[in-house]
This record gives sequence, C-alpha cells and structure tokens, in this order.
Amino acid sequence: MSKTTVSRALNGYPEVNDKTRQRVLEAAREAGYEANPMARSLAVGRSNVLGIIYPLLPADLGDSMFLDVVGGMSEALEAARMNLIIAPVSQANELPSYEQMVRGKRVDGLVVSRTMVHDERIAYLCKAGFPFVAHGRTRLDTPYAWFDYDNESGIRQALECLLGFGHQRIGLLSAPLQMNFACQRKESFLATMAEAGLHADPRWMIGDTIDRRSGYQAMQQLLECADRPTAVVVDNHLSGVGAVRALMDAGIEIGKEMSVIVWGSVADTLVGLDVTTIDQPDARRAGARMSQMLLALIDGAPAESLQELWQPVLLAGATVGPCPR
Amino acid sequence: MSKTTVSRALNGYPEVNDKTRQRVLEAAREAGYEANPMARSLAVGRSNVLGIIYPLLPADLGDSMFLDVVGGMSEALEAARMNLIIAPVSQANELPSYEQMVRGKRVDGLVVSRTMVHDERIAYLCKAGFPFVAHGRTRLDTPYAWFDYDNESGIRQALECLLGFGHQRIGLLSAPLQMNFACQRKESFLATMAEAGLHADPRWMIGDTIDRRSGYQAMQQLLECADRPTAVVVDNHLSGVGAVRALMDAGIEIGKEMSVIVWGSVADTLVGLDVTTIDQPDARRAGARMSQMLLALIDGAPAESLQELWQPVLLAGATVGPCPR
DNA sequence: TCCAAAATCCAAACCGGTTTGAATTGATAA
DNA sequence: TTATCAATTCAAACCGGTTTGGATTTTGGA
Repeated sequence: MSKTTVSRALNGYPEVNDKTRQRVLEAAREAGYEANPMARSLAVGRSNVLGIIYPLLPADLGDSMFLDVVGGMSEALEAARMNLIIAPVSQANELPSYEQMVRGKRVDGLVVSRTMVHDERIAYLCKAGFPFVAHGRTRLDTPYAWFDYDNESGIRQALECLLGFGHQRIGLLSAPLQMNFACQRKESFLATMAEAGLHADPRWMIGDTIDRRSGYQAMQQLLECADRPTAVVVDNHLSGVGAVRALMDAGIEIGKEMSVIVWGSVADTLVGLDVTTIDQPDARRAGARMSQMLLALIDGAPAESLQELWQPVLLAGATVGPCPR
Repeated sequence: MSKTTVSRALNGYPEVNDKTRQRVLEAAREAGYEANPMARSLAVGRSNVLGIIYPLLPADLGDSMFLDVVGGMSEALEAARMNLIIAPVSQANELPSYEQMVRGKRVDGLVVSRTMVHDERIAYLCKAGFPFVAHGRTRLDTPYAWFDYDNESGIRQALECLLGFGHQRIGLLSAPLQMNFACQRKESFLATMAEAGLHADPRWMIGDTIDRRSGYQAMQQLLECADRPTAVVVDNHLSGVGAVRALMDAGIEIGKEMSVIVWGSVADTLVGLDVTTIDQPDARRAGARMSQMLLALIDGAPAESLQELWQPVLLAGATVGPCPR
C-alpha cells in the first residue's frame, strides 16, 4: 500500500475504495498514527493554526476580558478543526514577532489586539498581504477586517446619563491617546459635550491612565482642582479601579459628592461597590465571531465585508447620583 | 552557491569561509530571507517552541497570576531564542490536545499547570517520555520535574497567625480536592490543627469553592452554623473574594467578628479592604525559572534534579484580629 | 465479447530546510 | 616538486507528509 493511498484515505479524498479506506483507518487507529503537522503544513502551505501575539506589558494587566475573548475564539475554532495559539512576547519584540510569524508561516492568520491610532503592526500585515482581523479599529486607507465596540455610542450613553442627573462639570480619564479606543472615546466625549453646550475643561481631562496606579493618581490630581468636576468618566477599567480607590481613600462619597462611570466591567473587581459601567457584553461570543471572520478572510472573503461594530451597554450602578448643590 | 553552504553560513557552522559567510548574510538580509521554521523543525526534529495547554474553565477565571508566570517564562525564553505558545482548549479536549501536541512534535516541551492529585495528563507525558515541568505537584512514583510553592508552610503560617490571636474555631474553604494544591493544603490544615490539639469541625470545612459564587455561598453556609467558627482560611483567591463579599453583605465586621486569611493576592481585587493573605511572591521569576528547568530537561538533565519548592509569605492585613469573646 | 470510460492505485516529484559523505581547493611539510 | 592534511564546497539523501501524472483494474454499454 502506497503513501499516496494512505494519505488520501486519511484525508477523505474520493479516489480511494471504501474497503481500502477502512483498512487504512483501522491500521492508523491501531498504531495510534497521526500525521505530522509540520510535514503536512510544509507540503500544503497551510498550518491550520490561527495566532494572537500578546504583548506583555510591564505593569500588571489582569485583563479578564482577554481570557474570555480567547476562550470564545478557541471554541469556535474547534468546530473548524483548527487551533489557536497565543504567543506572549515582550512589547519591544512585538513587530519582529509579527514578521517572524508571517515569514515563517507558522499561522494562517492573526488577530491584532490593542490597536493604535497609527498601527505599524497592521500597516505591516497589510503590506505583506497577510490575513488578519483587528480587534479594535485603526486609522487606515485600505479596507481591513475589524471587530470593535462602538466607542462613540458608549461615551454618548454615559454622558447622557450624567447630563440627566444634572451634571455639567464632567471630567475624563483617558488611556494613552495613541491607543485607538482612547482617542475615539475622547473625541466622542468632546463632541458630545460640545453638542450639549458644555465646556470640557482641559484640567479635567487627564491622559495616560492605563493601570491602577495611574488611575489613582489621576483622580487625586482631579480632586486637587479648586473647582473640581462633579462627575468623571474613566475610559478603561483598570484606571477605574484606581480612581475609585482614590475617592474612597479621600473620604469622598461616591455617587453623591462625585459620580463615576467606568468603561469595562469593574463588577468582578470591585467588591462591595456597585459601579456604573459601560459594559461590552458577550466577550465570549465576540471572540467566536472574530474567529469566524478570520476564517472567512482566509477563505477569500473581501476584507470590507468583514467589519463589525457591536454596541456597548450602560449598566446603571450606585456610583452615579444627582449633581450636588 | 549551494544550499548546504547557505544553511551552514546562516546557522554559524565553522566549516564555511568567513568571506563566503559575509556574502550569504548580506544577501539574506537584503532579501529579507528567513528560514522556514516548519521545514527546519521537520528536518531537525526540534521546533524551538515550548508550550502550555490552557484549559478554558466554564466559569470566569481572571487568573492574574497566570499572565505573570507566562510573562516570566516568555522573557526567559527570548534569551534562548525559543518561543512560547499557549494553546487554549476547552476542558473536555484537554487530554487529546496533549496527545496531539506530543505526537505532532509541535513543541519540544510542555508546562502542565493546575495539577491534580492523580493527573492523567502527567501520567500520559511520563508514559510517552515527553519532556515537561509540572507547575504544582502530583502523586506519582516515577520522578518528574516540578515547580511548586510550599503548601504546608503556607497553611502553617496562616494557622500560627490565627492561633496567635487566640482563635480556636477555625474553618477552611477548599477548592475541589482532586486538585493537588487543595488536597495538600487541607491535609496541612488538619495536621496543624491536630498538632495544636484543636478540633477541626467537618461542618467548618467546605469543599469545591473555586470561584466567586461558590466562595460566596460557602461563607453563607458557614455563617448559618449555630456555632460558627471565628476565623476562616480560604485556599484560593477567587473564592476568597466571594467569601469576603458574603461577610460584607451579611454585615459582619471582618477582622473582629470574623477573621479571614486568603491564599493568593486579593490585594488587587478588593478595593478598600486590606486582606491578610498567603502570598506567592515573584510570579514572574517563577515563570522564568520554569522555562529554565524545562530547557535543562530537554537538554538531558535528570528530572529528579529539577524539583523546586518556593516559600509563600504571610502578608499581614486588616482581616485578622483577636478572637472575639 | 470487446472497448471506452471511470475507478482505483502507485511511483515520483515536491515542500524547504539540515546533514552526510565525497570532491575540490589551498596550505604545509618532506 | 610532490605527498599530506586541513579547509571549503557541493551533490544527494533525508525529514514526513501532499499532489501530479501515468498505469492498472473495474465497470458499463454496445
């Protein structure tokens, strides 16, 4: 029996007799044989693996949502008999890792997370013509596949809520503005405030708050303002945790003296305080969707047909109350 | 110029003229050439990749320590020009994934996390003679490489602390006892209590508390006891968060009416409450160490020389106080 | 019964590297 | 000058599969 026939029998090609196929399958099972995936992907030019390059930040980042998204991706891939790998890599090596992945053809497609406004990783993948789905958008002329939550809508919901409670002096804590989500959320913040005829005081908008410590410090800084705001929106949940903690430590009554809305689910993190949040629901389903999009892209679907915007939801908690005085 | 020479020039073999090597390197750089890792590992039988198979639990598990460990592993590997991949996989497919990894030789070695008392994954890897390091120990006759924190010492420290405060009625919330750490911690708990001449009431020892919800419910159950304990040790941090929350909701004054010690850093999670914890310091360094151990193992070091036990540290917080009257 | 078409099988080429063993070149010693 | 040995280089085999193109067998219809 030749290699050819065995290969065909195992891969379900039609030009092999049923009886022969049975014999082959039987023998394979008995010997515990399984094709060497290296050899296969070398021959076939496809690895049946999708990848995520995960940049390791210096600070802590217990990004619980990340694991959910990955979980969803992975589940969806099991049905397609594909695998997912995560390659954690120090931030400095991120771009080289992309080049390595692409040139080495270790994976058939990539998911790019934490998109920047101007993202060299995405620029590289576009230039190289390598299939990818961006988790979050970026500034780019050529069409590309992306999945994102609607930053504008989320901020608008939050501000409408605060405005409804009579707040007029509203602050914003932003992640670094090179990050696309931070940029979009800030722009939406400014636009919505302007529409409402309100002044967005620059002293109330603090940037580069991406972890607990910086969130804590930013809120402290805000509290020192002579005429501090009566409400604050925090654009990422780690900063949100720090900011809330700063309020607690300062003895400020949250939801009365100062209202707070945080983007991202703090519910899991902050025990004993029901924070009003802008929530991105269905993280797991989102991951599954991204897998499907990437598979479709690899199968030749046009990138411009693979762009999806999901809606965040404002979850009312106890950290928003009427504007004091 | 032949393939042979090029291959040797790029891989730094000595039997190639310096002038030739320079020419090759130059040309390679210019063409942006890089060897196809598939082809290489097919030929060489080594992939230069280490792996972790990450079982996706049904419930949430923002296991922040996991990311730190992975970060440390990855950093240590960059020096050795190797890569790390994490393959997330649904729990049911875990063992098949191990078989696939091993047979497919996709990785040169594996780290097994969340070890069980009787662990079929480890049994399989031993039988297959595949290099691995266990993150946590297991019950096994043959020697194997492992890295772990000293469960007995941690529990002993916690109990000595509580005993020092005069507590005698002490409860324990345990993760499922098939998990090795839970089993060891419970055994240490029983042993230490016995040594102190104290009775460990079965009603105060609750099992299967592995996430926030189960931790919450377990603590509720404990509170319903007619003669409830005055102190509780929780053997994992997610349950700890739930347990603390239950105390808060029940209006119990933590550290006065009820003392609590939690294994694992809750510090990040519980804002506004300084929990006494049994901490496993240096998660990042621990990851790095595990990488080194695995590399040594692959290079032929004997498994029995690669067993390392680090010491947890009791971090005093505000959740432990004198035994109430 | 015989022929064409379809079904089935196989040998060989290929994927892109590494490694073996032999051949060529250059240098040193007799 | 020549024999000897080391330094270089290269052709070919190999890793373990897939795929092409031709050969062989079966099937179906005239």
